[in-house]
Amino acid sequence: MILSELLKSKRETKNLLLREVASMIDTDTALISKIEKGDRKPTREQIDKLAIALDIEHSKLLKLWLSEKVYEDVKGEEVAIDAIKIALKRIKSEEKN
Amino acid sequence: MILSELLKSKRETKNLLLREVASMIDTDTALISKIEKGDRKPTREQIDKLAIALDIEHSKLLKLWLSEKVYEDVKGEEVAIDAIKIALKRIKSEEKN
DNA sequence: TTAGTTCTTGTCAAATATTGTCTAAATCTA
DNA sequence: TAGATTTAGACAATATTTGACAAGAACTAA
Repeated sequence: MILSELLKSKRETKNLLLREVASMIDTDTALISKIEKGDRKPTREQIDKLAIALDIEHSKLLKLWLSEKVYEDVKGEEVAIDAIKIALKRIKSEEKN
Repeated sequence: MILSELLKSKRETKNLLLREVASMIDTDTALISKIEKGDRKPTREQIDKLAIALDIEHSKLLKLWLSEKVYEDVKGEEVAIDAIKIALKRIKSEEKN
């Protein structure tokens, strides 16, 4: 499940209008619409607010959001998988210390 | 081995001056110095040129460069590892198609 | 030491990219 | 159709990245 899909489906489950979510996020409906369509990425602050507004576990949303940044960095690259694995190793080796 | 270290050690192995590498990359020595110190990230074009100038396997350099973008995205995050893994799965599942 | 060179650092403007907002059009619903 | 909701386009405002310059620090050789 992609971030934009999750946000949209959660909003629908809760029967909220774009306008209602927008006001909780302090922005306008157009932006929320774009976020739900994947045309715009939410900022980190917006992620925080969205988690509250839509009652989604914050770390779950954050993971998705970060994973999409990672995905965007490497998508379409021959060496995408290798590159990700190198980063993963680095993170893991740092956590040990 | 981090990107900046690789670039510096390769340059030293080949006994090149910053100024020489800089001219091959069409920039000034200050930028190369910063890249070798990790203060600046090379652009993708610079990566391509550096691979040639320093005689480094291009895909190896590219992997390192991409992996550092990924690393920067998630470093310091609680959920860093999970986020990377999600991205990895997504890439992998796309490659199957 | 001094002169010459290599490397490093700081700063700043230019170039890029991202974001927020407005307007109007499209879509939906009753 | 009218009224509400959602979407799309355009563009200004912001933020980030980049390149270039200049001055300083570190090193070398005589």
